Amino acid sequence: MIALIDCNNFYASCEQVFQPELKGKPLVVLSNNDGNVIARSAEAKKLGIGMGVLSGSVREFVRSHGLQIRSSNYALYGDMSSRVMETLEQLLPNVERYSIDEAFADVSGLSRDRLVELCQLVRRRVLRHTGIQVSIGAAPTKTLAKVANRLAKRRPELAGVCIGTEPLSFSRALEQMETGDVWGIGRKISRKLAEFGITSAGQLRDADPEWIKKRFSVVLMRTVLELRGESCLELEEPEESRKSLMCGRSFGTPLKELEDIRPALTHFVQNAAGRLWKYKQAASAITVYLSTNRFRKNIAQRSVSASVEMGATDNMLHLNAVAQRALEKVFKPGFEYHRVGVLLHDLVPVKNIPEQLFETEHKVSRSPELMWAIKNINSRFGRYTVVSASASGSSAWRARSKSRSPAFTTCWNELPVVHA
DNA sequence: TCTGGGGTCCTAGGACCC
DNA sequence: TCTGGGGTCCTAGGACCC
Repeated sequence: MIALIDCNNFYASCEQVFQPELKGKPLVVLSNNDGNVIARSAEAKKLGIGMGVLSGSVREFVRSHGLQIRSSNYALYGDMSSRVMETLEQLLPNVERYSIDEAFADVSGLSRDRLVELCQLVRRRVLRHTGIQVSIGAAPTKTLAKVANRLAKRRPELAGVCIGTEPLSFSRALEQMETGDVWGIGRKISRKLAEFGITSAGQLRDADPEWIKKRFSVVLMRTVLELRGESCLELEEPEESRKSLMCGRSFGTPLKELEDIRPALTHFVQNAAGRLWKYKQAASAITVYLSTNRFRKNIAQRSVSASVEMGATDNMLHLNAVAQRALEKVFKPGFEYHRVGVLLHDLVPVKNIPEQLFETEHKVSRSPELMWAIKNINSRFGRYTVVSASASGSSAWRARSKSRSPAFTTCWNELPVVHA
């Protein structure tokens, strides 16, 4: 049996934990640059505000229904996520952190009653530790656990926990579910399935797996088997083997000059390097991408990237130098650029970095002592205390973020104040 | 006005080899 | 007129997820 633990309206809930005045109110959280809606409280969903809609289109609700709006605050969400996950790990063996607000866990070998008890305990404990509500679905496979979780969320009488020990337990639910709502099936595939007359999850479960494999892919075949209760997707081992790492963002305002884009790229490289250190990995290849705003049809479009291979390194300054050269290579004047980013790939654990033939070069390209110093200074005095010189300069790239709440849990200066 | 950011996995097809 | 065939490796891009 596999359980899926999912935080309810995660970003909105994080905001509400530290701003209790938001509780019970319609609330939306906006994307980077305050562009569109990426999270909604239950009350906002009830108003009919869709996922991903433009922020401009919800302004009317501010006046008519007292809709509250917040810019996204990833420092807060990331930290709250760790707290939720740590609590789960205290109570459950083999927790797989699947996303910022979801985790799978192995809950085999328990009777149905014991399982219900355990799930309710998890819910209470997470709520007490973090203030976040979670829903839990448990079933013989990951895909069915997703279905169970959906039911746990939609049926109040289940009190947030839905357990289906047999594949057949889900028959009715699958018949009422569209294929596009099944985990792993997106727009394209559900449209193609419909061409063959398969529109419900129940029909998909009953399709011939071999035919599905031939017409679609082995991926979809696995989904069919999982819907039948045959497990094809195992719990994954924790971290270790992250393969790539990305950091990039769209600008607060279009940028035309190379020198205005550099500081942004430096910032992203630095951020990426920090995460590299955290997981004790090094990158053997780097890709820089640069693009204009594809939604603005009336301007000249350009979307380019450049990749460079190198000896595995986690040296921020070296990564930045390589990234800046790649940026120079792809930059061409005459465009209004809207986004830049860096992708570190071919990651290897630092302990596996092969010895270099020329030791001196190796030393220069890694300089662990220098990185250690930077890391320590920054963790003590603030994340961007020591930066590459190329980070200075124009900060025009910084995103608009009009209504960001404080970093309540990760910054001394922004801790909530309790009046006793 | 505003149009997210960070990932994974799989497949097709080209290059290359013998 | 004929113009191998089978294998591997790599990359780009598609599809999906939250």
